[in-house]
Amino acid sequence: MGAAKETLGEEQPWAEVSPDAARRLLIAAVEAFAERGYHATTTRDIAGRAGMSPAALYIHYKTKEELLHRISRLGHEKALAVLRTAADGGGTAAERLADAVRSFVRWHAGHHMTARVVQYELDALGPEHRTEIVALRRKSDAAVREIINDGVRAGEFDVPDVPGTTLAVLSLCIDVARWFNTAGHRTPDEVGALYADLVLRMVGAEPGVAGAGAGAGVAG
Amino acid sequence: MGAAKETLGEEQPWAEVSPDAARRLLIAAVEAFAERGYHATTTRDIAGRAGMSPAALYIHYKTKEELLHRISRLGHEKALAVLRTAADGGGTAAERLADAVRSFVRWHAGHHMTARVVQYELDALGPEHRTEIVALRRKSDAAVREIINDGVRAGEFDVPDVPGTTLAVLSLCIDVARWFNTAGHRTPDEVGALYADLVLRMVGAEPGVAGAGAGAGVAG
DNA sequence: CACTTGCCTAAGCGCTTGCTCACCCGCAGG
DNA sequence: CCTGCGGGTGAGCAAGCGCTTAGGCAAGTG
Repeated sequence: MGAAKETLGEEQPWAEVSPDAARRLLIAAVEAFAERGYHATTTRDIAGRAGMSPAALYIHYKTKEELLHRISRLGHEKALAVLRTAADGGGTAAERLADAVRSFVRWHAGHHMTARVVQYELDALGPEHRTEIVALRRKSDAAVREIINDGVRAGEFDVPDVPGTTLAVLSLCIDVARWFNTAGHRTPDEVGALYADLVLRMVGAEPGVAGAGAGAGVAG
Repeated sequence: MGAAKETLGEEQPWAEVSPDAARRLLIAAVEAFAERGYHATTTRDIAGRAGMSPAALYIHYKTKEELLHRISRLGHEKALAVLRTAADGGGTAAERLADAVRSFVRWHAGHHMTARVVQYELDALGPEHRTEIVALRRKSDAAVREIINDGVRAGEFDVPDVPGTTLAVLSLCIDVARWFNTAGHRTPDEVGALYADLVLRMVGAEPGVAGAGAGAGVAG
């Protein structure tokens, strides 16, 4: 019952980071940044969590900011991939929107530590890194807006303000990273299902048109 | 056109803070915390923005954390007051919910600097101050949940999961503080109207039941 | 064996941080 | 005039910060 330590869901996804010491440092940084924020986290803290001396960090990363950049980029790429998989899947616009919201929310809840860093520590990045990440965000926005536009064109949705509604839908999903595991005892799957339903209502889709639809895991 | 510097809407609300120097410091702190975050803001920066020497801050506030606490408490109290005014107003549940969301969102957009600090710098508070603020938050949650429960009882709303939907509604409103004036050219009134409509859809209210409803200003 | 290479540490440098302290100034009361 | 007092400053302290440097140690290669 309840959310497991996330470690199970968090240790495999960073498999692309090597060598092993660099990955351990990155995981330690994700935890520290998520708990206390980037600026309140010291390099000594990160190294300590990874079981290393402070200097070890600088063998694998040039600066503390580079660590945040790596986390932010990888995290955004994964979240975007999850979104696009659903967006490019088959089915009606309602089905695709429900699928997108369900998996996007599931990712944010299941990886809420990573998601929190990715979504809320953006301002701590340097200017160039920041603009790079903002570009990735715009792609997420475009993916959602496209589905909603499709639904409007097909007559499935009733949406007076498409950009505004797109913004609200994404905002709703992203904010999951802030409150998840701070507020309650829901599983990522439950939150994903609830939010998919709420979003279908927001766009005025016919009730029950894309209701159930399980789906595999949280994905990497 | 567009959002004025917020200064107009921000300088009067802090009228309850005295003496004048203490208020200037507090306003400077709100700006700095909102722009860069609590931990990235230095006491020298705050004092500088207020046109004072670094030491002047400690005449009016014991610590930097006390400044954040003051901002957080006053901000939460104001936001809660705005919410309750709408919640305790007359009318159907749909009307009250729309009113609550509209004014709550309008406050978050109109005072987005204060709101950002209030909503996103909570973890920077010390333990006791933090729990005090969390208690205020629960009251906001209760206010919204009560309206939704009323609507369900009256048969106005169709809400399978009341706690979950309450959480989502508040989450949606709060996140306005994150993206407002970073994303676009909407006025607080426009965002409030859009969000009130979206929330009515989320709870399955009859369309057009609490549609227009202007309302005065953003309130203090 | 000697020598290189990759990973890691102990020590610490230069700087900034939150905060303090001794002192100063304008002004009201006597 | 002097005195006291609330509000202000300049200088600076102790601590902690991000990051560097010199060196150690185990494994791989001739």
